[in-house]
Amino acid sequence: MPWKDGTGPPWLHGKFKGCGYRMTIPRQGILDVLNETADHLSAEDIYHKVHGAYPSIGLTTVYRTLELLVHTGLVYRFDFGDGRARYELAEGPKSIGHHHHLVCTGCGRIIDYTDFIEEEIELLKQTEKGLTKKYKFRVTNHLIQFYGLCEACQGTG
Amino acid sequence: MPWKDGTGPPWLHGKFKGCGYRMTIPRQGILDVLNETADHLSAEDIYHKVHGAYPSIGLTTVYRTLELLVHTGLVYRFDFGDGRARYELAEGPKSIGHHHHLVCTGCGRIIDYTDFIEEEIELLKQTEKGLTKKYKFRVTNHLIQFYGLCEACQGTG
DNA sequence: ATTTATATTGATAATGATTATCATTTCCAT
DNA sequence: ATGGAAATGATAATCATTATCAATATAAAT
Repeated sequence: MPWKDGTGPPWLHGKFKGCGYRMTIPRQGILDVLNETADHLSAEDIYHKVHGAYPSIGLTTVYRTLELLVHTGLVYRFDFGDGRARYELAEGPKSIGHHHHLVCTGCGRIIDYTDFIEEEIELLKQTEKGLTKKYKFRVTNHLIQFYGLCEACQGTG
Repeated sequence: MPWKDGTGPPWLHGKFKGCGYRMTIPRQGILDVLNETADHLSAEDIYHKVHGAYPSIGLTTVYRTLELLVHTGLVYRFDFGDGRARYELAEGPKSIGHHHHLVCTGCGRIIDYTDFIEEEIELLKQTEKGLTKKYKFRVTNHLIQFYGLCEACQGTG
C-alpha cells in the first residue's frame, strides 16, 4: 500500500482526511476502542472489542487499520516479547499521557510509568538533536522500556 | 524448561557452568558466531553461520540456545519491527560496547550509536533507582530505540 | 443524479517465525 | 562402567501477521 504521507510529520498531524484517507466506520470504531482503554491491546483484543459494536468488521481490517494508524503516527506499536504486538493511541512525547513501560520478565506484567519523565524528556531532546546532526537521522519517535522483575516475581526464585 | 538461575543477577554473571548448564559444541558455536559479528543477526542468520562450522546443528537448537542465552542475560533480543527477532551478545550498560539503536522506518536500516550515552547512563541510573523504590521493580535491563528516517530515506517522499 | 475511478472492506488462503513433541544421544556423578 | 539428567535434532504444530481477490462504498466529475 502506497503511503500518502511519505514526508509527513510525526504525531497527530493531519489525521486521516488531511492525509487523503477516509474516516470510515471501522476506522472510527478502532480508534474509539483505543481511546477508551488504558490497556495494551493486541490486534485480536481490538478485533474482539470492535466486533461488539460492529460485528461486520473483520480481523483483516483491524490489522490494516492499525498498520495505517501506526504509519501515520496516530498509534504506537509495542513489542513486549510475548509474540504479539500491542497498540496504544499515540500521544506526543510532550503530552501528559506519554509514558514508558516496565516489562516484568517473570509474569509479563506491564507497568506504565510517567514519573521521572521530566529529565528524560530533556535528555532525549538533546540526544535526538545530536543524532540528527551526526547521523542525519530524523527522529520521529522513541521507545524506552525497562526489563526486570516486578514485586510479585522477585520472591519466586 | 525450568530456569536454574531464577534469582540470578543480570549481565555476564556466572555464565553457563556457574548456572549449572553445560558448555557444549553447539552453544560454543553460537556464542562464537555472536562474538564474531557486529551485525544484528536473526535466529536463522545464526543458524546458517553456525552450520558452516558444524553442519549437524539444527535450527531448533539455535532457538533453544538463544532462549537460554537471553534468559541468562548473556544475549539481548531485539525487535525492530520486521517480524523476526535479532540477537546481540550482551555487554553491560557500563561497558564500552553498549549501544542503542536508531531504526529507520523507511528501509529498516539499523544504526548503532554509542555517543551521547554518558548522560543517558547517568539519567538511566537515577531513573532505575526511582523505579525500584516506587514500584518495587528490580530493573535488570533497558531498551532504548529511536525511530525515524535515515538520510537516504528522507528524500524519497 | 449518473458515471467513473479509486479506496476500502472482508473472507479465505498463504506465509513464516517460533514452539512443542519425542526418540536419540551426550555428558556428568557415582 | 552405568544410571539418570541434560541436550540435541528432525519433524510437526502453532499462531500472529500478510497476501489475494472479488465485492462494496465513496468522492469527484460530468
